[in-house]
Amino acid sequence: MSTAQPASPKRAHLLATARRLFYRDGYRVVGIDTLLAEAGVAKMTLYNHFASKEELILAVIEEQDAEVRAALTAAVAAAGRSPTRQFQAVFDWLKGWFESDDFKGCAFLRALSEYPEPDHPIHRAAWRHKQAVNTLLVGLVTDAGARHPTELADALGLLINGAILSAHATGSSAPAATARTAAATLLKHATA
Amino acid sequence: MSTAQPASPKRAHLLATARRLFYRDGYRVVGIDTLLAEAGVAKMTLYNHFASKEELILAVIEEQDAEVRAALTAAVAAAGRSPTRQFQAVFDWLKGWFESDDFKGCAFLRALSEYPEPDHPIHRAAWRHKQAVNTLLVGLVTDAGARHPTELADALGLLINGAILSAHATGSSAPAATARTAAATLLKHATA
DNA sequence: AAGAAAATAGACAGAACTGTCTATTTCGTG
DNA sequence: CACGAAATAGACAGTTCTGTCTATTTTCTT
Repeated sequence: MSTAQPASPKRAHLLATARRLFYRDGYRVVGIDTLLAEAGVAKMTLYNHFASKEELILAVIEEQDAEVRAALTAAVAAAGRSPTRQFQAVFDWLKGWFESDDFKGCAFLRALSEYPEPDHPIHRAAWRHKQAVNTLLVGLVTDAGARHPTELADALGLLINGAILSAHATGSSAPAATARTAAATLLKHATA
Repeated sequence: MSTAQPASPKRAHLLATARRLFYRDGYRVVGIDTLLAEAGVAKMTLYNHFASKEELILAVIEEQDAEVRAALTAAVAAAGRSPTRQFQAVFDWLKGWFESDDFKGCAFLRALSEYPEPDHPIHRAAWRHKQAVNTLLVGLVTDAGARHPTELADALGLLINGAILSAHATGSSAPAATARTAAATLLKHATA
């Protein structure tokens, strides 16, 4: 790995800082100057690594996409081979996320909202992540022997995204349990 | 009606224009000057009617809240007295909304994203709307004879909000059908 | 028709925004 | 040590942002 994104420590530090601030306050509201002051990095360093703020945001989203997918995959793998347990692992993971101190909603959903034009690169990148998670869900429900895997996975996606929204708005992790119960009902209905 | 919000035509026109632009492009990205140019109104007129941009946004949200609730209530009422039909009416209404030309996602969900701090007045106002819709759903599922009305209504809320997100991101009205099918399954399971 | 209320245009302040540029210093490696 | 690359501080341009102020004109009511 290397040609596309030379692994520079400054670059990594900028990405990490951008990620934290964008997640905490929003993509549009966080300015370049704020970000640079927080990171303790000069402006030209940023613009040597990223062509624009938009490219920085895209890099943040790509990084988060890879990380979230890895974490979710790991959580499922750690649950063993039983589809039922794997299922529960998804919602346990969700609950743990909701209860973490720095939970502030979903970075991808926020990107979709802040860049509402469907053709915007940021909008598209965020949606690609949601689609990747959906693909993961399709695999899961297929293993569980559900009758119409894509339909069920779509419904689970609705529940999960809805739960993230509610958890953020209420500051409670209860939506994880609501989603889990509803998902279990749907799964039972699709396998019985 | 009158003391709090004197019914002025200029004020109404400003509200309507603000609503359209905020919905199309976002609350933060639309500036006061843009809004004024679009409305053809002087700056001081705006600031005579609203103390700040934030208060304008709050007024927009309140107005939309009342309107959306009225539309949803009307759609349910027009479906007659059968709880099953009332249920379907909710998702039909959702589908119709998704298929309308100017569908750009949910103004309230976007407000929640653009103002992520839970204590922010705009965040709170948007969430109040979602809670009001939830209350409406509780009444619906209670009439339908579901066993745990609040739990079921919560799950339906997740499905609905998730569907709005997906419909916006994909530009398809299919999520309405996905949500409808899942909701029917959950309802059947809660009444059987 | 006269006086009060509302709306107008537009300048203005003060801050924040992205991105560019220059000149200097630090750093890593041969 | 020496050389080239990377990072630095900070000024700068040009735009945009919210909100204030003034002086003038329009509109409504009596």
